[in-house]
Amino acid sequence: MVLDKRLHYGFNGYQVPPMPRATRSARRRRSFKKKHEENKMCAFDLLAIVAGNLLLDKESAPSSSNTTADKNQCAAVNSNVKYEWQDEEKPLKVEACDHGSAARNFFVCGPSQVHGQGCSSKEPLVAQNNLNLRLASALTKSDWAGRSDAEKLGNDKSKNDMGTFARKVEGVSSEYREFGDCILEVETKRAVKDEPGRFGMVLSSNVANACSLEDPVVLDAKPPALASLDSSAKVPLCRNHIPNSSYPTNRDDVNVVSRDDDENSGCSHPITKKKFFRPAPRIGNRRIRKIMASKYWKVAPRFKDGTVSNPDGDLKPVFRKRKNYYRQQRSERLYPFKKRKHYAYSSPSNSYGGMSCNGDASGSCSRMHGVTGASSSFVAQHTSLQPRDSHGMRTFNGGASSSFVGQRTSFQPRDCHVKLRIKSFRVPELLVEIPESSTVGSLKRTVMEAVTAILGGGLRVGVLLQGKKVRDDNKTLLQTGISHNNQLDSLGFCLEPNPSRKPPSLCPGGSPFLLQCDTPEPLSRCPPTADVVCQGICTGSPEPHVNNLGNYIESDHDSASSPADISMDKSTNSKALVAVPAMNVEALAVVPAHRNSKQSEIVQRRIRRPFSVAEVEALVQAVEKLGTGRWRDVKLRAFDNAKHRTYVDLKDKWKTLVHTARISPQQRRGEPVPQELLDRVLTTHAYWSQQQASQQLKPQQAETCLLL
DNA sequence: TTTAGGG
DNA sequence: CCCTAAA
Repeated sequence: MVLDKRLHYGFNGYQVPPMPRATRSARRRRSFKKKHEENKMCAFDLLAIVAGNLLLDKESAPSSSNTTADKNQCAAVNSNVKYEWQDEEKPLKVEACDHGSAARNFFVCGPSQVHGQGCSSKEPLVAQNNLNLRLASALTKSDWAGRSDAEKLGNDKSKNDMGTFARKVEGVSSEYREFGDCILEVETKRAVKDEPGRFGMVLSSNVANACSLEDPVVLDAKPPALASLDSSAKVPLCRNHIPNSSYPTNRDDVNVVSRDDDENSGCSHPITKKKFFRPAPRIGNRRIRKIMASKYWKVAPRFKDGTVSNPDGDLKPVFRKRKNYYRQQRSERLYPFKKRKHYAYSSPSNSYGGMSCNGDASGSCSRMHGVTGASSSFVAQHTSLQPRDSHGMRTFNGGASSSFVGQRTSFQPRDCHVKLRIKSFRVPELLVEIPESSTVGSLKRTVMEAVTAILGGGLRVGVLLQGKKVRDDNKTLLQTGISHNNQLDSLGFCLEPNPSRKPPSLCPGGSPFLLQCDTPEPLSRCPPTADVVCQGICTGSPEPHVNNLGNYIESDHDSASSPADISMDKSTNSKALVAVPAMNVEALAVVPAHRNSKQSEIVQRRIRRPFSVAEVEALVQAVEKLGTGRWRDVKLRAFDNAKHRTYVDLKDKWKTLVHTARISPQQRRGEPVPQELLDRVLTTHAYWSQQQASQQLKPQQAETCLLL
């Protein structure tokens, strides 16, 4: 266990160390990984702590005007603040230095490479698998409320240098978290190969599973040590009854002693130290101690006793961008890192009630229940935070999303259920051979039978957490860590043949519907299927590969699939599979997208799905009614249950329809659209174009009249 | 988030 | 179908 952790705060303050060659052995990799897992937790805690301190100390926090004019110069210009913690057993030292800028420019940097190593031995390791994390903006609630519209606007990321910068970089995602009285906007960014350390290297738990497949150890009692700001966000929740202090003061039960003194913390640059901690040094100090106690040190013990007590993940970030119908739609597309969607399928409250508390943590457990009661007022707080000016800060607008509120209010303190939802399973690759002369109907049957051949042998559901198989069926979800939000994010299910029944033969001599493997060529293509299906029952555990998982789990209907899968989609609809009662979860089970895996670095193109005539008909009809500028309405009206058709798709389709209608029938391709429909397209298009034109004309006319 | 339009 | 500026 690494005891001396040094985390450096500072923009660009950290360069990712390449993994030493020697670390490439599996064993060393694991230890390397473990070590940095811990560092990662620290990084998150510290980010929260520092952010919180900065924010609570409004007077000292520089105004937002102090942005990073020169991003390269703001690194570590000011001071170092050192903290020390002490575990029951071991001391922890953390060093933090900041560049003395506004909170929004504050970066937490820590050792990286937590999951970097070994993710793929073929790829460069440097910076490849690291995340940057950055506090994009942060304000106190009251500060926020007191801001003028212009200032609010100034806080809009689009107006902010750094924000713009971040936005321009691939893979940046942001989330809002409440931290004490503050709203933090935390941006995480997966490092891109070409620009290592651009933001300073930081680890994010969000991608902890990114490379977890690389090391498919059976998950045992030890849940992945994940930490994220979620944990920090939790703290404020406990404190609603203490108006102006951000932290619960009743945390003295924690066995953590801060050896750090705010006034003499070994800070080499008193100025900054004072700056950050002057107004509430005691609070700040205590907070640190507490956070570390509640979070970090609670994590550590469970390494040894195997008891999972994780009160952290259940508190979701309070500020969410508006979630509505289209969020889901949007998220169905493969946007690997632009936005993290883990909140989409996790319940914020799942571990409240049933949380197992051990030792001195019981106190915090009861507090957690208290949080429950406070949840409504909590929501209310945020509602009052809504900027009146919708233009002011769009990202905040509607932040207390209805979905969130709903989740909160509907949650049952006693019944601590993990709510999961499986969107779909994808059947592993399936090869089908069928004569050209066969009918479509027989093709369907063939595919169906092929599927049945695989699945019919009896199915078993496998659970993967962080890419690792959880094999102990007797563990509770809690023990496994599934009640943890972070875990939910990386929870996956897979279908496996039931070991108790002989799985249908897949390869040689297999079902007639499957590709005969005795032919030389296809033989080479067979193994993947066998591999996947056999995983979990084969004695020689196959090298689990990212791709395997990709075949296993698919929560996204829209994700591109191989042609063979297309037919699968229809024959294996998720309902049937969801019904598999093997799951010990009351609610349905979720398969979160596992797309932060390496795979997702390549943005997959959605599968092409030509519009059928019926769809065209529906589209035309809707557009006739609604016009050409209201694609959202068109979608809602005519394609509401066609999840794979976005309003952009509809708009595009209309565009091509118009084009198609204008060209000669000989030039048209694909399934022919009845001329009647095309005529309607042209008519409709002309009509609405004219409408639009006259709409635009009106104001002008009015203006002209006025001028005259 | 939605619209609009180029690619 | 993708991407993205602009609203």
